[in-house]
Amino acid sequence: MTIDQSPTRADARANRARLLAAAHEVLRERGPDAEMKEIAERAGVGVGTIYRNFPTKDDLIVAIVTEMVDQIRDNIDSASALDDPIEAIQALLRRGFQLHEHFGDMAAVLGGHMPPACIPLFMELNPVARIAPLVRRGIAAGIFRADLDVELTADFLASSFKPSFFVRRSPDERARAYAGLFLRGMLAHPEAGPA
Amino acid sequence: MTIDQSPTRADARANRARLLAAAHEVLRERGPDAEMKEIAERAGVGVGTIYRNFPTKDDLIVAIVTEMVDQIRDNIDSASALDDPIEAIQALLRRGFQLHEHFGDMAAVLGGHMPPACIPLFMELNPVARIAPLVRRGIAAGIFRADLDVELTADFLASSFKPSFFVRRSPDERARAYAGLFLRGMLAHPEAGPA
Amino acid sequence: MTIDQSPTRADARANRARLLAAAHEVLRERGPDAEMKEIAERAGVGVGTIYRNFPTKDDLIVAIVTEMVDQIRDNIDSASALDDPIEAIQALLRRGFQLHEHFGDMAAVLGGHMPPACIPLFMELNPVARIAPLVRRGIAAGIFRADLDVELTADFLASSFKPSFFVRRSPDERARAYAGLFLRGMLAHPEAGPA
Amino acid sequence: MTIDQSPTRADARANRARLLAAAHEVLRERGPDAEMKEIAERAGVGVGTIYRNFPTKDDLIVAIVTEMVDQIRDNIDSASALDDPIEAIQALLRRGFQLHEHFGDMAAVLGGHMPPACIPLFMELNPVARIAPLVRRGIAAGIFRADLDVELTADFLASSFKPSFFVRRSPDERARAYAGLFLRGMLAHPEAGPA
DNA sequence: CATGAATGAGGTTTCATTCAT
DNA sequence: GATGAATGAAACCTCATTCAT
Repeated sequence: MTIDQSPTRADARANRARLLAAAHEVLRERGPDAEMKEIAERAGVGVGTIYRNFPTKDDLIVAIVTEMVDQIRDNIDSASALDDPIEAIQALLRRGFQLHEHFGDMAAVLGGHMPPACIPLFMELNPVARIAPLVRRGIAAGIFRADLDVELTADFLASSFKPSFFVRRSPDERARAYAGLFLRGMLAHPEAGPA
Repeated sequence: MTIDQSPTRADARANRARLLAAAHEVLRERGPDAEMKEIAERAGVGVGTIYRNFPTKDDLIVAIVTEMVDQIRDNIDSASALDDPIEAIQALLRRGFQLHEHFGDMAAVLGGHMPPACIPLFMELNPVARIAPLVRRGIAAGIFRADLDVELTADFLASSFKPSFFVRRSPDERARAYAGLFLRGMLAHPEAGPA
Repeated sequence: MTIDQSPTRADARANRARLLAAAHEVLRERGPDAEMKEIAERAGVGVGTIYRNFPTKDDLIVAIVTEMVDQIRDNIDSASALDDPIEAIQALLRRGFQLHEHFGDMAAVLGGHMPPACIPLFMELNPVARIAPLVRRGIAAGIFRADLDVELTADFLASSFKPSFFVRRSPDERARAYAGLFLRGMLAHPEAGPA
Repeated sequence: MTIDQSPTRADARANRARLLAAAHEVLRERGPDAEMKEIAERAGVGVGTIYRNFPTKDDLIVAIVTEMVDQIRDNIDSASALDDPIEAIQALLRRGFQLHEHFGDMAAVLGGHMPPACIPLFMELNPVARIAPLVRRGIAAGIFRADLDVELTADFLASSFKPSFFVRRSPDERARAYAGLFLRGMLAHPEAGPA
């Protein structure tokens, strides 16, 4: 009675989470034209309840994108914190494919209808600039090839967790195969590379 | 130098091409929710003219996707026709990025609103199955690593011409960098790889 | 070369007739929402040709209605010219059902979308006023019941050639049955009525 | 005196009734091309409310036709339940003209644009088959002429409540006059007919 | 505070009419 | 004069958003 003043507050937070989860699901399934009514049904509430939590459909989308951007940033940052550049790249890809599995191709989902408020989020995320130091560090350590185009390599890493056309494999399998392919291509001495 | 059947026909055929081009443009810019009115304005015709040529908005989209799928198939097939697997992969990527430049990320643009008629098109395209023989041939020739996961490698090649987050580079630059990265990763003897 | 100055004139008249016939057909089949394009196809001409002959869709409809109204008037007038009121009624009905067979239920076809120019046509036709004298004459001759409501009887005669719900019989059969029913009801001495 | 489930339901149900009434009115006035917007305005609601209650314009029309068909069936059935065939015919006509007054000439209004879903309604109504027994019963009782064409007579009864061209009289007046005309024609012994 | 019926702007589509060929 | 492709106003319908219950 002292710590949590109103039980309503907890309810409200739970509600918001349920809403975000439902919206996330429906947006993945139906794309950006998903109807608010279907999201409400999936969440087991009335449409009015969504509008109490998110004044606008765009606000709801922005909330999901924010969550995704936060996790992408966390992924890059915690991978960059690893000492070994090779392990860093492997971790980056592994978690990247997991995130892709979770969020689906949000960029695709929002194809053409990106709420304006999302743009600063991506600007601030700036995955290329955020990944580039990791690549440079590997070059400086003599582990990656010196002739890498750092920017394009970072861009490649940033955009590699993308949907595949037809193959259905787990994120980890895909991450391992990708690493085997282009991480090897990054190495200065491939013959001494990772298994 | 043969004369066209009727004078009107020439106009109409030109119109259809202008319409496809305009629709292509507007869809890339505005996504699948692009308005027919804007497409009509861009093409310099009235909306009715669109509907004379394409009974439905979806039909218009399908026409564009058909064009794209045809060119992707041509790209894979003519790359596969090259003798040298390395050159084949390079050609595949080079043209792939050009196509991506031209069509934008149509898959993303149509995110969530893929007209049903498009599904068989992609089913028939089946890029993974179409690219896999090229990879197998390279392995058999001892040029690619024997331990490649053929399916995932083909999938990777198929989905590599994808949008980048922020970097603006020409398709050819991107193709060269990509080849440098993962084509090298495919080689059985990277030290003897392509320049 | 002296009588018919321009052969075009004859062509044009034939064209106009073909157009009217085609419009008549299509209107009967498709109702008032029949498309000008379909009428043109049925007539074997382009839409432009219709518009050369009839500036407006309504004008085309008015032309058909005019034809119909003229024939209804002819029917009433020539039936009224017969000496025997009983024969007159029989003739009226017989031809009435034939006209109905030919024109279909134009009133129904135009349901709700009667071109304004048709109203004076029907005003001038005024079938009730035009039939009433025939009824009065029969009463005066002691052949029809003296207590007939002349106006309603005339109205009944005027509106009796109407579509049936389901029965498919020839106009003449229907006319004979109708006469057997209500003509008999009109007689002052039914036992001496028509077979 | 039982309380309605939810307060909203009462509103919604009232709305549906108001919508049907408004649609009925406007359709009678403007025909099948009446605009949904005008119906909405007449009912004092937004167009969306119509579409919440009737997914399609055709569904709205079908609802009205269903109501009409139900009442026509009720009319025939309850008239058929009367013992005296003469009274039965009189009742049939009286109510028939009332219904015609109420519904207008829906068949005509829908002329050419009958929603497909209405066809089974009329098939099932089958007024000729439904009225025929009444006629046969009167013949068997020696009240109606033995030489009546039962089918055409039933058809005549079914289609007699039709719009008049110009006369404006009350439904009851018209029913009385019609009965005087052709009911008399149906009798085996007209001289002993109804007052 | 939750609900879901109501709203109505805005999108897709149709079709009478025009006009270049 | 004939043709039919082009036009665009206007109709149907959808769905984000509001608000009475």
